[in-house]
Amino acid sequence: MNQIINIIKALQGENSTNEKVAILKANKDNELLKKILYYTYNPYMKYKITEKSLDKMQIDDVIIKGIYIGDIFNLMDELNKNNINDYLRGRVQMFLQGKDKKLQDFYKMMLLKDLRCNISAKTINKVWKGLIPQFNVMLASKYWDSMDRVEGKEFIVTTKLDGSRMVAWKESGIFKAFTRQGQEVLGLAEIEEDFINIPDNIVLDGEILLRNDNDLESKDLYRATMKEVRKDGEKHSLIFNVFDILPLNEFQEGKSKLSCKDRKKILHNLLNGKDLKHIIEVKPLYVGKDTNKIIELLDNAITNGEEGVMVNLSDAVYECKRTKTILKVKKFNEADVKVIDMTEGTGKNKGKLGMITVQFEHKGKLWTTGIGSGFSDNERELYWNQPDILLNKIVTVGYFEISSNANGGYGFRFGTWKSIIRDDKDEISMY
DNA sequence: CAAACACTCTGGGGTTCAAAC
DNA sequence: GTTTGAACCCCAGAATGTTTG
Repeated sequence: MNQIINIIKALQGENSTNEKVAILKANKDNELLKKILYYTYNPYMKYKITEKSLDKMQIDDVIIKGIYIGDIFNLMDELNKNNINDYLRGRVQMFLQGKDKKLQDFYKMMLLKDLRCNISAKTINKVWKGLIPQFNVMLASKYWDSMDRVEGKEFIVTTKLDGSRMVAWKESGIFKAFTRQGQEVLGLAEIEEDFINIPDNIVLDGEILLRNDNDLESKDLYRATMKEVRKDGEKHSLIFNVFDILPLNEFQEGKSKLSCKDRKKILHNLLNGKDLKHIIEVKPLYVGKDTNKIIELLDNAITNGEEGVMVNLSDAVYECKRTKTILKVKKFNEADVKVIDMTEGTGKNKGKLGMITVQFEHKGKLWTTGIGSGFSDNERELYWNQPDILLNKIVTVGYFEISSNANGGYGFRFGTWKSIIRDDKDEISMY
């Protein structure tokens, strides 16, 4: 185990990712290293331990009676298979106690699924192909950052739906559905029924949303959808809004052969005219080269209470990664809010600012929400060391929408720091 | 050599479920 | 019955090394 710790230390001390790969390659035959990386970085193995809960354990202060029989892998298997509880937390303490600090820290990092050496599944899989299971779907980039990508090219505009991403297919007649992160979605009998009409080994990619029986606004429908999607057991009234299609083998290889335009045509022909109750096609709103149409359709979408639109380049193939051949077009809002608190960050932000808590006004009342995204490293350091620069000041921040929660409260969804301190005013305002 | 890409890290609101209180 | 912790939906954005044109 000491040898492994030295290898990880070497990785920590190396900035170059090519060098990290070289270090791992030099140890390719080290089965223990391979096993440790597998247990640490496999996204489907969950140990339900966080830094906070580990800190609470205070290993050396509380001596637990008993000795853990087994190694770290036995412990991790035990945690992975069961729901976490105080008995299992006690088992973790039992395992860690008595071991020297170096070893304890290493085992803790394993349990936290992060060896803190800036590597992840992608880097590990460059050395051991397929060791860490990965699941990738095509992801869009932001239109505002890549507007030049569509100039002079033909594109297809569709509605952007605010629900939960899902890919689904049938293999040997068996229906399977997965979220964006590769979590299997169960309890979809209604959608499965419609798959009688879909041949085997064809992947449908889309967004599931609750059927909008109550004519909810987009953000309320999103919340209602999440309630249904995230609960166990049979899910009801979910509609699979499909926007893409490709053969299963091409999806698994990570790239389609056909262009977006051809795929949308095939999708239309497959779904059109069939009596489907829980699968619908996301239909093109516009096909052409006129970029003015994008803004026009975005405005329409916002007027209709929708999230925005997607711009798909007509000749682009499907790729299982983030790409600039699909662009999302959304409108963000800004507000002047008051900074009332600051919280220290974690990990590389320890000793620096993590987030600010701000006060905003909504429906005639004051609410608070956290803003943690958008700060540069320098800002995090400066504001943490000199809090008076921000505390009690009015700042302009961005957000997508005001979200409501089950307790009747409100917050900012996708709130971001914009580096704007309003020294000219001391009033909160939304605009 | 600059620009684009790839990869990793950290931050948010909100929901469910199970365990703890 | 209520609160808390963990996982996972939705993400945004910064930083930095690597590859491309």
